[in-house]
Amino acid sequence: MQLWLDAVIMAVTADRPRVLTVLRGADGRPPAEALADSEREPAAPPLHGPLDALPFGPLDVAGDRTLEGGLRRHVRQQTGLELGYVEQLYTFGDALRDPAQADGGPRVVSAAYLALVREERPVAGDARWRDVYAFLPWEDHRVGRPSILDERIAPAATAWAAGAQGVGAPRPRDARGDAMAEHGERRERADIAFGFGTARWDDERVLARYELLYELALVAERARDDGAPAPPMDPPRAESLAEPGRGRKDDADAGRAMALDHRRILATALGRVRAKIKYRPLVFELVPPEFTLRTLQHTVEALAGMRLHTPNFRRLVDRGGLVEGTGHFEQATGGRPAERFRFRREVLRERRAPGVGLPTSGSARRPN
Amino acid sequence: MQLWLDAVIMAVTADRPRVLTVLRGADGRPPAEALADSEREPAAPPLHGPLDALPFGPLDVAGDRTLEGGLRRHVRQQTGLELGYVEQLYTFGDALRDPAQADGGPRVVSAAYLALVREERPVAGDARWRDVYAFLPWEDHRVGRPSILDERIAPAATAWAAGAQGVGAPRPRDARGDAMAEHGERRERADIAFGFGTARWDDERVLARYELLYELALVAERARDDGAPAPPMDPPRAESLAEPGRGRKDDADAGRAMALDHRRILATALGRVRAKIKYRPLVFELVPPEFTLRTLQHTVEALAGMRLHTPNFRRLVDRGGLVEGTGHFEQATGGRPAERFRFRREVLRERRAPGVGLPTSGSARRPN
DNA sequence: ACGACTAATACTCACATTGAGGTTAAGTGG
DNA sequence: CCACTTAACCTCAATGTGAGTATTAGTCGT
Repeated sequence: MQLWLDAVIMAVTADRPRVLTVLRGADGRPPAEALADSEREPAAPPLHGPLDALPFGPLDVAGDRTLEGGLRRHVRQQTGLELGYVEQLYTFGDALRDPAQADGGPRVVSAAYLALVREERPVAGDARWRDVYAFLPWEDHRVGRPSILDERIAPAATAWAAGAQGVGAPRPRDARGDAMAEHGERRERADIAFGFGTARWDDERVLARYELLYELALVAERARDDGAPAPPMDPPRAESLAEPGRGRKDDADAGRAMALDHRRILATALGRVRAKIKYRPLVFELVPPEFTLRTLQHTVEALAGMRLHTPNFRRLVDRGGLVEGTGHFEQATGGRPAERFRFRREVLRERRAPGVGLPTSGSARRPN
Repeated sequence: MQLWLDAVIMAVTADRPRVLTVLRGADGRPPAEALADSEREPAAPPLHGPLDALPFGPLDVAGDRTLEGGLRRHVRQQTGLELGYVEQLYTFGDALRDPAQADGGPRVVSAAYLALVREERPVAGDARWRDVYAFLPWEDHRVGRPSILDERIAPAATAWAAGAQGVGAPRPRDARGDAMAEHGERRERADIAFGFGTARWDDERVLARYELLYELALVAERARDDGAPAPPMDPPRAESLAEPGRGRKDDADAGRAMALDHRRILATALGRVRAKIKYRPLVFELVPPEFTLRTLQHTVEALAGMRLHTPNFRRLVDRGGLVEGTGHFEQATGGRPAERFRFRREVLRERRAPGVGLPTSGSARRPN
């Protein structure tokens, strides 16, 4: 058995959440020629070719005293980055995660970690920063609800719910109407995950959404894992990241694929960040030591994928004791100069859950 | 490398949080004679002898398709229990966790899981239910702040903070006064963990408190791991559980030890439960399908280790849509009959964080 | 210099939530 | 039938939250 250590390294740059990736084959193996191939034929549908992967590597049972230490080592070696804030995310151990295992390869279990940094230098090797929402485009609601939700996902979910047979373990219920119950459960699950019907969009259910899309076969990984020839969606365009992307255009597809189950891990990480930012002062790992409230708000908004009411955000963070003014002012780019603030470490003693609470009702996105 | 699967199986019975344990040596090895020994000499200080351990076992890389499946299998085999609600807790991989590893044994990583059940039959083999607060007595504040906090822990913490040298990694600060800064950090850490000084008691910081007690050498595991001869505390009394325990008497010692690092895992589990109960309807895994609001409240109080304001709890849970009346009534034991309620599953669709929120300020324990 | 524009900050207000207290209702046991 | 016990209900003040509006202090263009 082998233990792999996977790193989801996130930053927020220019109001976009970013993740550090390396290039790997779909099976996770590092083909030396991967980089070169990718540069030569960027238009080839990258289903099995070089894909974005999270930095990862095996635990060195002799050398690594701690799992986190081993993770830092791998990240250092693969990307040249020295991590600061790191926390454990989840340990993935399903036998079917890795196609190679089906061929009798060794059993692999992955311990995934989340790290928050500030984006720096165009890091070493084949490491590069990617927009998180290139992989999870349905998660960004800052300029409105992405059209893919109602145009492509909703119909697919409806068909999936309607097509429910009495398959799977029937619940201990009345024998009559098992299919109906199954139908209702599927409908309910989709509604809750994506905020269809009367249900509200919950920014934290990132993993539930990805898993449902996998089940609906709307993400490329599903086709790949099934060994199917073509994905039931537009192949992710190799350089959609480079284009600024006008409005909701990028939503047309179900996001860029990643190697192995790394996109699922990324979804887990985003969900964790969105949840934890509300009760722990995580944001401050992502902004410089001194920052304007605008920067802070935009950073939170980038992660949450929704916009906030500015005066309320200020009240929360300032009156709530999370930050204090420094007396220094930003030279404005076209408006009143903003004061720079710093994190008040003392808040950890005073407040129980010192986070930047997003609207609890979930509906309180800023009218836009 | 070997992956172990550890199970923290919790229940709440007679208003006491319980955990399912098996008997093992301090090194985790299952001595066949452990049970017999324990029965014969219950007074022997159980530092290396048979100790309470969490049910655990290795992942079967060939047979277990999922980690959770492997866990359920081990629990079934060792305790005869079929688990319901299960979630992953944390993966522990430090090289020094297991004394055996120091002797060149194989590297062991443990994936710990939390399961919530209703306590049943006096389960199979050497499995038995134990009070959680026998291991973590400083966590139960239902009948007041445990005296051990201010009588034994506070002085030890003060000495520890005062004795801070400039050891450890000095922070990037002014060179002058590193020892002072270190002192302040230790003081701050202890204050926040235990609610000393102006800091408030935070029920969720269970792990932080256990780790600090380990550092203060107030728990027996520390002495054991150091290879020291005697623990700097009263040896845990073997049958303190059997005694009803009058008032705060049990707080005199720093709790019963467990095998390996299982007490740390238990602390992690309790912290997780306390946090999650506030935003997920976990409690309902611990009570029968129909229950009185009194039972529900006592169950929450048992886990949180603090008492709640009854009318407010009722308002939260009833008006908040978490439960609905059944029209059935409990035959009273000496008072007005209470209606039995059931969990309203629909709440998952309606509310974003359907938990039984404890007082957010933390100070709102019921005046007692 | 001045007015349009932009961004930062301040103020207001209705409403929901929360912590804490008291009051009434419906049983049991002497 | 009266004392006691527990359930269920109601009230109230304080605080927090969502949302809208106003003022301040700069930049930029003419």
